[in-house]
Amino acid sequence: MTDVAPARTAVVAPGVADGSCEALLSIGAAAARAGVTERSLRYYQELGLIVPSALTKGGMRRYSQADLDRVARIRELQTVLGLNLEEISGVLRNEDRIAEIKAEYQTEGLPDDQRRHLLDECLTLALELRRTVEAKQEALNAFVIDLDARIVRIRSAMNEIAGGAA
Amino acid sequence: MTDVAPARTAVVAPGVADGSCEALLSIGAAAARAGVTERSLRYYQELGLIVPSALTKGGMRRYSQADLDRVARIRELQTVLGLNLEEISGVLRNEDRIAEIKAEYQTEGLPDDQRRHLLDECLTLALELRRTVEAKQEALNAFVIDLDARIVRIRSAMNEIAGGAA
DNA sequence: TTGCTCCTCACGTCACGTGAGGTGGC
DNA sequence: TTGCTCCTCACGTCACGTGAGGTGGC
Repeated sequence: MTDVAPARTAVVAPGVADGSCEALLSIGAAAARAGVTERSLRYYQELGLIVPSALTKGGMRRYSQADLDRVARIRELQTVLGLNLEEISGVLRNEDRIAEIKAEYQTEGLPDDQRRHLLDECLTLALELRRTVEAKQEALNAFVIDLDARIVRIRSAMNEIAGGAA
Repeated sequence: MTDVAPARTAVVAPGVADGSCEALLSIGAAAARAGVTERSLRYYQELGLIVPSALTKGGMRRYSQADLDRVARIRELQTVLGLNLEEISGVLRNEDRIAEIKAEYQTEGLPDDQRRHLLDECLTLALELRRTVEAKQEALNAFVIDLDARIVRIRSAMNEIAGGAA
């Protein structure tokens, strides 16, 4: 319950000084929500992977839902794909680029060949990531096939005993 | 070619002084074969995960094929399942135990209830590992589904342009 | 003897963990 | 003011990477 307490102090949004009153979380609350430590959030920031959406006048970090989504993405790329933070930085830069492209894409009067080029860039990055994932899946499938074979052997040995004892 | 050069020096097999003349590899050759560094092999030994099958009189490590298989298993558990070396140590101990059980299992006159107990132990360990693997698979599947959705969106955007331009 | 590989320290790195000591807002 | 959370160093840890300096067998 205490972890949902939003910032009650004045918040200075750096960059975009928008008036949206989305609930911003303190680092403790954000870490709890994201399932990471405060240290990790500070470390990701040190490496430039995330920047809290706002800072209080006292210099305290405030995190938005978008920040939490980004942290979740970092953790997913770490645990599911086994990427290191430098590789993750690359993936995030790509995904940020895609978001930019989408914005650019909306602009009127952008020539079709430029749109095509932007989309092509997105597609290349996405397909590259997909190959990494596929390799992981294949390795896991091979592992589970081997493991299942072991399990079958154990079970049949148990059945033999049961049959012999009956 | 140089990495297949077996030990030409006298080899002292600690423990079992068997006369089998299986080709034993130096640490450099073994590391190259296993796709790891010499440092990793020494570190795994430091942690008790592997012990080279033999040492030369001069104190040089000699690795058997079984040693290489064990290293491959360590790497698989690291990269595919994302386990740390302490967890891997546990899995390896379990698998060594299963090998022991198989040996014990062969002994004549072992009562059936003891055999059943040993098999039960194996099965529990194998099923536990399987649950870990399943969780990994599910995470990967979710990841790839999401990624594919993105790819589809990019492709349909490209088709729209092509249609508009045609 | 010359080359190459091996040996053991031992310090560096990555992704944090874990206090130390101090500040800030209800 | 008291509690709690936040802040920034800064050292520790895990799984190695990377030399430093020396030994060993063809």
